[in-house]
Amino acid sequence: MSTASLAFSGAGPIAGTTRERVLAAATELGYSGPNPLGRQLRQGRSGIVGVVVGDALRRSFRDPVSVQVLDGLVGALGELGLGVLLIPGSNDPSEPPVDPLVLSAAMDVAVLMWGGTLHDPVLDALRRRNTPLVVVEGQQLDGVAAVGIEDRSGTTLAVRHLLELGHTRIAVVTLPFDRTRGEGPATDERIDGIVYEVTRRRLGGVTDAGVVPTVVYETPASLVEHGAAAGRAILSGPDRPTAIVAQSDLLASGVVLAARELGLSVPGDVSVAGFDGLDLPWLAPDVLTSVAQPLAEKGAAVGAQVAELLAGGTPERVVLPVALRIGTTTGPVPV
Amino acid sequence: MSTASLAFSGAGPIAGTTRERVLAAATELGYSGPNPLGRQLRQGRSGIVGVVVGDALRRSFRDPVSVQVLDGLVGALGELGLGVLLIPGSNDPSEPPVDPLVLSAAMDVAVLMWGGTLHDPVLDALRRRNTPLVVVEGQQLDGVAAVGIEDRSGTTLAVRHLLELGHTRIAVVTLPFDRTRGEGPATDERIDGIVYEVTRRRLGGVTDAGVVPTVVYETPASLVEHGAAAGRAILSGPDRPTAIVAQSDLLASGVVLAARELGLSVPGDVSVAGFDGLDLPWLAPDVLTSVAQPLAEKGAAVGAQVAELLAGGTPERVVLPVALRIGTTTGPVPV
DNA sequence: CTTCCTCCTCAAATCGATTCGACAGGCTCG
DNA sequence: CGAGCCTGTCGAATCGATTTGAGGAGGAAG
Repeated sequence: MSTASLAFSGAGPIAGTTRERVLAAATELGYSGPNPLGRQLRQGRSGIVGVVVGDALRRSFRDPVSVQVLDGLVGALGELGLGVLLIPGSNDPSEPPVDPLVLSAAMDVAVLMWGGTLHDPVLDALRRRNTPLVVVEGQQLDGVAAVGIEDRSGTTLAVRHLLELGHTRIAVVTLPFDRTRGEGPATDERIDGIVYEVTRRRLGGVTDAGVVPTVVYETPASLVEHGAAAGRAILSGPDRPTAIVAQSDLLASGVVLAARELGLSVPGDVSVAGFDGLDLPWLAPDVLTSVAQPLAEKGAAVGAQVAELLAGGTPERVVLPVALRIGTTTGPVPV
Repeated sequence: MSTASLAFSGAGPIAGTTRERVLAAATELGYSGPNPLGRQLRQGRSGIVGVVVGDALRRSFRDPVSVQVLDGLVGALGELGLGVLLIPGSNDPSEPPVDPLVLSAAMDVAVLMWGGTLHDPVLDALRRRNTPLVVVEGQQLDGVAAVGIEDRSGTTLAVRHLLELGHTRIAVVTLPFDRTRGEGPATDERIDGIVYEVTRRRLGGVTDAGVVPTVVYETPASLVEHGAAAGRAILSGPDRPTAIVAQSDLLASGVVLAARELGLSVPGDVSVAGFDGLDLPWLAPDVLTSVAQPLAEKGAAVGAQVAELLAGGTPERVVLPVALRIGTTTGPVPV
């Protein structure tokens, strides 16, 4: 019945008495409101945004960065009446490269939280489905909306800060290079083959400051324990640097812990800088020197891109600003 | 066309040549596969499970416990071809108590991750919609599937462990009592008014061991900083206890940090026990004494309940076992 | 050669809400 | 008093895939 629809939506012209009559009848018949599936089919949109998270949820969500961006995104989409469908990225090489949801789930827009690389199976699948896309932290791709931050220049800021403090022997602890998730000092060839754009850009920021790192240490994920492992390796090896730049705060905090463990003073013996600007209460009393990025705003920016895509527009790439936040973990080079 | 459907699904009897012909025509016409909305309407199911997370995502996801359970759940549901729709719980009292998604999103089953209490607006709304429900860590409710753990007896195990070490003056740091999220030592009346079942059960486990806490300290959320605040208050006040039991590992680790900050030795001056059995690399070299719960299994158990509900069954309440894991943060009472 | 059977193809009904268009009734204004 | 308008109600078409059941073509057996 068409009148019933009006009664529930409340949209069209309908007399108060009729509406009440319909609602009463509905309760009597045990009808619990309109079926969303019918509405969705008719309107041609599901009200759902598929969000492809990095790899295993477990790992993604242990990263406060993803979580805070996701939080901002969910908030922004909630305002628009849109829901977030969680889609796991490919977990490990033995599994199929794309989750079945990517192929068959109903979604009006898809968001790639980890910056799909060129020739990415998930990205390709979504394009074949003609799903509008927003990519976070990825590279520029035609016809794909994107949100990023000033990765490269932000890193340069941090490195310049260390240079001003007199450091010259600087090591870098990086985010993963590619899906293989290697670990350890990277060769030049390996560096040339970096697939993940974030890693590449932030590394480029070091070069931009005119610094050649004593070592580029690759980690398999942005987690404290991997940062600690890297820190141990770098600080206990020969040829110890006086400063370490990590590509995330979680990695940087691991480095700080490793230094403490080795009896080294931070920043007396070694300075440490991170990236993200997180609040890390358990690092107290230290406060990490870090390049702060606006996480919730990033989520909100993605939400705005989604809205524009749904309105039929073609959003321009958004690049959000970052700021160097100087904490207690960087200081003058030891004499 | 009906044959087209068969061609894409591959299910029915169809000749190979015909299928190829259909697929070719589809590509030519720019048809990108069947529209999920049509299928969903026809089949009467969306393949989506709505997961209502605690409160703000930000807070929920900073809690590794929620994250790991969610990870297990997503994995289990993925096997069943089901997707997870993220639904924020009510964030703060000023906002409407239920997210619009609860009312209008398409979902075959809903999961309440935080144990809906009686008279909970979200729970009521979902029941009015006749949505099958699974409640995690909630109380028993008729017609609602539930998954829980041996909260109460697990806590008793930890307290007995402390008793055996000779402790008699034991303080408790708890999870939130209700949505108001108070903070500080709780009065008896306030304790009687606890709304969140988890908090109540774990507190009951202390009583079961025959212990009357020197103080029951309420925190607004299971986060390191709140644990640290509680630890500072309890340890720097008069009448210092020799042991502290926290209702989560995050809280417990905050207490350990506070003790270190105050120059107290753990477990020399004060013993600390937690709950959850998390891996906390940044607490090194300490390993928290804790009641370990099977987090991924919990998610998988919820997945199984969902499957049974979808098959038309009425799953029985599942209670998963816990185990006391003794670490380095508990020791004999100081002399 | 006829009949029956099997395998495939296709037309039509169905899921449930939205929405356009038509119509009826009451009202106002000329 | 009649024409036109406005409000409220209802019938019918539509979204797109699934699925049932009928029918046709081809092969095999009697």
